[in-house]
Amino acid sequence: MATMRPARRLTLTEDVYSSVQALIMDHAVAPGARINIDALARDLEVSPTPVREALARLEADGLVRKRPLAGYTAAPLLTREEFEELVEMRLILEPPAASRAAAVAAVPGVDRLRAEADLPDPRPAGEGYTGIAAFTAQDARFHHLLAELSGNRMLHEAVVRLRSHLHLFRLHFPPAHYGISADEHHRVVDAVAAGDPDAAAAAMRAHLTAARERHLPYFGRAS
Amino acid sequence: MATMRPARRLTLTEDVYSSVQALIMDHAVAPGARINIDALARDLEVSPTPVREALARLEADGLVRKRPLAGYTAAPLLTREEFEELVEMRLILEPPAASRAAAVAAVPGVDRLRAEADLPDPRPAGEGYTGIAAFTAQDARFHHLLAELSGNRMLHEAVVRLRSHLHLFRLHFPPAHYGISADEHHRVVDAVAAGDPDAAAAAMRAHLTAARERHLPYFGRAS
DNA sequence: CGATCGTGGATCCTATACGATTCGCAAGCG
DNA sequence: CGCTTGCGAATCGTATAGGATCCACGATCG
Repeated sequence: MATMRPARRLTLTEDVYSSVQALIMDHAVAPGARINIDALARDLEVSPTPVREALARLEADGLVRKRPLAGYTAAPLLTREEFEELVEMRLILEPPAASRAAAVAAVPGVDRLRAEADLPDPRPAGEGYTGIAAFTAQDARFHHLLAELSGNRMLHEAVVRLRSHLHLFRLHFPPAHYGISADEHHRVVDAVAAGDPDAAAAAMRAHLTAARERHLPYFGRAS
Repeated sequence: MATMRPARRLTLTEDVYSSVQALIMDHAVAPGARINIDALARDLEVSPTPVREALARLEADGLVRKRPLAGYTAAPLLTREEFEELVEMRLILEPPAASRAAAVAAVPGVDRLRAEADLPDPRPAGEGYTGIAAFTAQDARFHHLLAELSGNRMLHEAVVRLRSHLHLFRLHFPPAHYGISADEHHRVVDAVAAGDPDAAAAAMRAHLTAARERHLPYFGRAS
């Protein structure tokens, strides 16, 4: 009963990777803020090497930027233009994903999807944070699961890689519209369950377009 | 005129990253083969730290796999199933990219694209290697440039990230079909130059579908 | 003769120390 | 008073050393 350290998966690097990702999610590091490798290593109680390794992966993911000989910084927030590009990208990827998921139509997968969409409104009462985080996480799970059900691993990976929800989460927190979004999710699920590819793609397009309209006003200079 | 080292960009890590990528391209490391960090560091005459950092990035790119406490290995070749997924993915991404490029239709961009497509058949005579590599690189540049001309940075990045050509290059080398592929490229260019989004998307779909048929027989167990 | 266990080698993973480069701030000049 | 210039601190990048873990080979027991 010597080495009984609690967490510490197989590699420290993996741990650090998750930790930093969480730090960005929780706004512990502001967008654009510098990330000090040594300080981070001290806080996490590891040596700088695994921190460096984790940051290299995060850079490939686009979550941090690296200026040579100047250090790492947290990725900046999405500009309005980039947000438009993100929506366009999701409109390219996710309707085909929904379409293929409907074509494959494996029953247990559809059940999991419906279960995700059926989750009760996570909004507690008037909480600002936890409710939003839970909703965002649920929304992310729904979209990721649907992409997985498409049966195309590369498509799934591409959707996950966009990190749409991470970006949106960092942007702002529209406290309403939860129910509306859930309704739109259900329409997608119904089309997938019915095995109707075209309807599934259309429902997803409608959802993404509507979500775009819901988020746009929060960008200051509205259209 | 003291420090006049030739290569060595701003960071060693970037250098190592490119080097390892080239090693995989050139079949210097077989797919699935183990990659020894220390040996690689010795060969490149750097310390293991930047090698480790570069490998972390390459892992995020999917070019190498990391088994905890067991070392890195080069990514395995595409299976037939994964090849089909790759084609499906390209059919999702690249026709919309061509469509948008046609809609934007910036003249200098189109000129660059046509120049890329106009390059003479790089096949020397009966060479097995260099001609193929040059053709593959040219084909990659064409597709990447087209994605860039779409104006959507995320779409561009997604196309590049697929590394379709790297995978194809590692798979086999169909020594023919060069002229056919070039013709199909020209049809795409013409549609983009004409500012016809639908035609551009259709031409790209035709190209990808035809390329799929050209590559499929090389997979052994044909359909 | 086959399977299991112990040992040796190699490798990865982590920690620490040193040099190179950049950025911030204050002093000096125009 | 504003701009430039030089210095200093902080930080990154790199190299090296030590501890822990896993894989392979050979010996031993059933």
